[in-house]
Order: sequence, then C-alpha cells, then structure tokens
Amino acid sequence: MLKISDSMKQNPVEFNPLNKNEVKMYVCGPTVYDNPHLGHARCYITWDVVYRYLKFLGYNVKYCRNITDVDDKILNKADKNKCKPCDIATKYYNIFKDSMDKLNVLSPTYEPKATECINEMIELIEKLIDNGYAYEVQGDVYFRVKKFKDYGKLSKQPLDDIKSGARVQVGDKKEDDMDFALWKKDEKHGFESPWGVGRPGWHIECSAMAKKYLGDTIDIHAGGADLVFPHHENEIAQSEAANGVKFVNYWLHNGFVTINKEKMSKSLNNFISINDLLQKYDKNTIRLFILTNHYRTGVEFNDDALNSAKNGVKRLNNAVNEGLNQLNTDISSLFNEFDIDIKNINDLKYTDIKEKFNLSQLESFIIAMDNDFNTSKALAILFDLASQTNKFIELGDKKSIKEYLTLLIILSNVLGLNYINPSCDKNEKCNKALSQILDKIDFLSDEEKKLPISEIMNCILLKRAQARKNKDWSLADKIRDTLKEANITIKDTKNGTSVEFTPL
RNA sequence: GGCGACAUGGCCAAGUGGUAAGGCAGAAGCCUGCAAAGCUUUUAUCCCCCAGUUCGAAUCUGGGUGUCGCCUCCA
Repeated sequence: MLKISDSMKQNPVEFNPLNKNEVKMYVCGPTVYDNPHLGHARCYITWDVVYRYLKFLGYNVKYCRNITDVDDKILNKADKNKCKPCDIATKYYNIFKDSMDKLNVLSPTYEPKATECINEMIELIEKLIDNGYAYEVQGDVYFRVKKFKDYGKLSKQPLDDIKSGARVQVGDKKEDDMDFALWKKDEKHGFESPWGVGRPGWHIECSAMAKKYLGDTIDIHAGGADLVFPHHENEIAQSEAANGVKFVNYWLHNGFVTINKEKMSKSLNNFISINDLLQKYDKNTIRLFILTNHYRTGVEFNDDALNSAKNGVKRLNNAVNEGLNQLNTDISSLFNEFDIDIKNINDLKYTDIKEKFNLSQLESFIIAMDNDFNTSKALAILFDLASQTNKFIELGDKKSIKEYLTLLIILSNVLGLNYINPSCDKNEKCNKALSQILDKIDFLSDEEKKLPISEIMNCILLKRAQARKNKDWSLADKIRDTLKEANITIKDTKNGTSVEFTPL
C-alpha cells in the first residue's frame, strides 16, 4: 500500500487515486529563461521517479508538466537582447529538454506551453469575474483573496500574518494588498483579451493547464517547496473558486539543493548548470547523489558527495558488466530469456515480473518505495542485488546470476538508472575513443593501425595476451595503461580478460 | 515578527516506540605476475543537549542550542 506525504497533512497518508487504475499528476515545470541547474535536476528527477514508480505499480499515469514561456524574466531578457520573447523561450526550452534527456528523465504525457493555453486562462478568469472572485481594474484583473475562505490552508499561514509581512507589494489599483494578478495589462507583449491586450499572471497558468489536461480535480500536484507560497496557495484559490470542487488530493513538495548551506538559485547566482555538471559526472552519478536523500529533505551539493556517488555507480556498473561478461551475453538477450523486450522496459509492471523473479529483494523494493518513495532504502536493495550477483559470479552459478542481474537492471530502471552495454567491440563510442589515442600507441605496427578500428581492438588484446604468456609484464602493463587513457579498462579475471569502456 | 523543516559514525544517508539499512572513505585476509574488480571480516554501547512519558525512545512530550527554508521571482 503506497503511502505518501501530503504537504496539507501532518503524516504520510494512504494514496487512493480518484479512479482506481489511473493517476492524474501535475508538476510545475520550469520558466524557460535561463540554463537549468542542479536544483531543477533534483526536482524533475524526483518526480520522474514518482512517475516511473506509479507506472511500475500498474497505474495509467497522466503526467502533465508545463512550460512557462510567458513571464517577466523572459520578456526582460528578450528586450535586453533585442529579440522576440519566443526566441528566448524556444532557446531555453530546447536546452531544458536536452538536459532532461541527458539525465534520463522521461517525457511527461503532456507538456503544454503557457502560450498555447491563453484561451483556457481567459475562460478561467472570466469565470472568476462572473462569480465575484475576481475584478478588473484598468486592464488588470485581480483575485479577491479575502473572499476565498480557505486561503492559506496549504502554507498554513493565517491571512493576517501574511498581510503584516514586511515584503508584500502594495499596489494602488488593488482592492486589497493581498490580492494577486490574474491578468496584467501589457500592450507590448500581450495577447487579446476581454480586458484589452495583456498577459496572464503566473499562477493562473498552472490552474488553466491542469484543468485543460487533467480536469477539475487531480490526484497529485507536485513541485519545489518554494512554490508552496504563494504559487500553490494561489492555484488552489483560483481553481477551487472557479470549479467549485477540490483541486488537488495530494500535494507533494521536494526540498532544495543547497550549496555552502544556501539554497541554489538563480537569484543568489550560486547555481551549477546541468550541462556543466554533466561535464564532470555522468547521469547515473547525479541520480544516485539525488536519490540517496529523501525527496523532501535538502541536499547539500559538494564534490565529495558527488564523488562518493560516482564510486557507488561504479560498483553497480561493475556488477552488471561482470555478470554480462560471465554470461557472455548482453542486456537485450538476457531480457529475452525472461520473455521481456528491452524496448518496453519503461512499461514493465510489478505484476508482470513478480511471477518471474521469486527474490525477496523485489518485495523489499516495493515496501521501500511504498513508504513515501524511500529511494534511499530502494538503492540499498539495488546494492544488495549487485552484491548477490557478484557472489554468484564467484560461484559460477549462471542461473542465479541471470535472475539477480536482470532484477537489478529492472529495478534500477524504476529509479531511472541505466546501464550501457559494456561490450567494447559493439560500442561505437569505445572505438571512437580508441581511434583518438591511436597515434600514442607504439606497440602496433603501421599496418596494424590501418586495420578497421573494430579489428584493432582485437589485435591489441591478442598482443597483450601474447605478452602475458611470455611474461613480458612491462608490455602488458603498457597496453593496459595506454588504453586507460581512453577510459578503456582492461581487467584480468580468472575467467579471462575483460574490457570495459566508461564514457563520460 | 509569522509559518515550516532539520540535527544519526571520518563523509553522505535510511530509520517515526523494541534495541542503529545502505553508499563512500579506512583496516585485515583471500584471489592476482602486478593492477583493477570481487569475496570474507572489520569501523556508532549509541543517534545535538537537558528533563519527562514508557517495561522499553534516535524514534513520543516539554524546554534549550544550532542550521536551513518560506513569507518577493524561484524547482
């Protein structure tokens, strides 16, 4: 039974979706005006794992993650660069998309852009004006906060306290300082509306998009903890005032990435972009680093922690590589033995595989993840599976290796961790890396270097085997050291020599 | 000022009443030409401090101390 922490309540609660086999999930997506950073990675990896796990449990998940492409920051940047707002939005959307792909974050079911849903926003605002929750002033439209009695129920902030807060902006047009904008007059960058040319407020965007793609009441709404107030509070007010029904059944919020104990953010200018991070650490390392922590707590970024994760990933990779070597197979063929098509790995369900793998780790994994997505514990199970795989490699028990290894790969995928096919001669990247160090190699003749690249590898391995046979340790070590420069690792095991390539 | 979170070994971290998961780093042994990987063993009488509840608390209650976040755009 899945239990999750609802930000509205005190303790984890049982998860029961509106429709038995379906989950409607909305996550606040990014405003595309700058490079995404590690904080975004944390957020979207977290909800990616929730999405993957709900699918694994067998739910038909409708996952909507919006793109905010109309916003002050985009407009300001466009003005500054003397280009169109959509040029800025498109540029950074593409970078965002690319970063998500590189981090192995699955595409959501729906990824609407705010600019594509302006009509829905206008409809929603009209409804709010009609029922008295909103009012128009000189081309602006504001939400009448005091009229919405439940205001503050998510952030648990009494209205009076918010009002007395020092930093609430005072607007002379508004009836009340607390009222927030649903529509802003903007003749330069605006859209046609019943109130003149303008653009939507940030909060109404999410209310409108959630309604359009998921309906009036949704199961899960997630996002960063910094969005609780005012963004999510305002979404509740807008949606519930307009639709007259409960907006969200479960609110989930992720904690922040901190650096030097400060929140990583654009405004503090202390962020590390995803692209920069990927120069130094691979996607699995970043994921492991993030998933070691529970999603609600903060994660302190530092290189020690990342390197620790990197070595952890190495341990998992080694088990997979050695297992496949021992079985003399690849992941795809291994899966075939269990009648699983590797192409469908993201659609595998718990019920599909529980008959096939009678291992206690599978149930432990479910128990861990059912407990408010305890990824830390789930990872411990992955390490246990790796360890078991290694033990059976020692024993040469191929049947057990297959079981543990396959389950390891399947459950890793639920957390979004992937293993590349390690077989070197089948890997183009490996050959490319080899070709780049070819001129440094002096243990091959010029003729040998002219061979097709895939044959050169075999030639090198033969040469080294011969050297070892002749006890020419200096040549054998030299070959090993040279290949290491191209991230190609040669290991001599009692089962023979194995080759691994670790791209970054 | 208001609201909220957190404090566990050298580092990261799980654990929410029954006697401290896991990863990294460290140590010893096995294996190996060496290396790498792996396997085995090993590293917290104790969970920020004090008091209380309980047969029993890292876990509950009260009081401290410290750190962070939100109340303005922010994942």
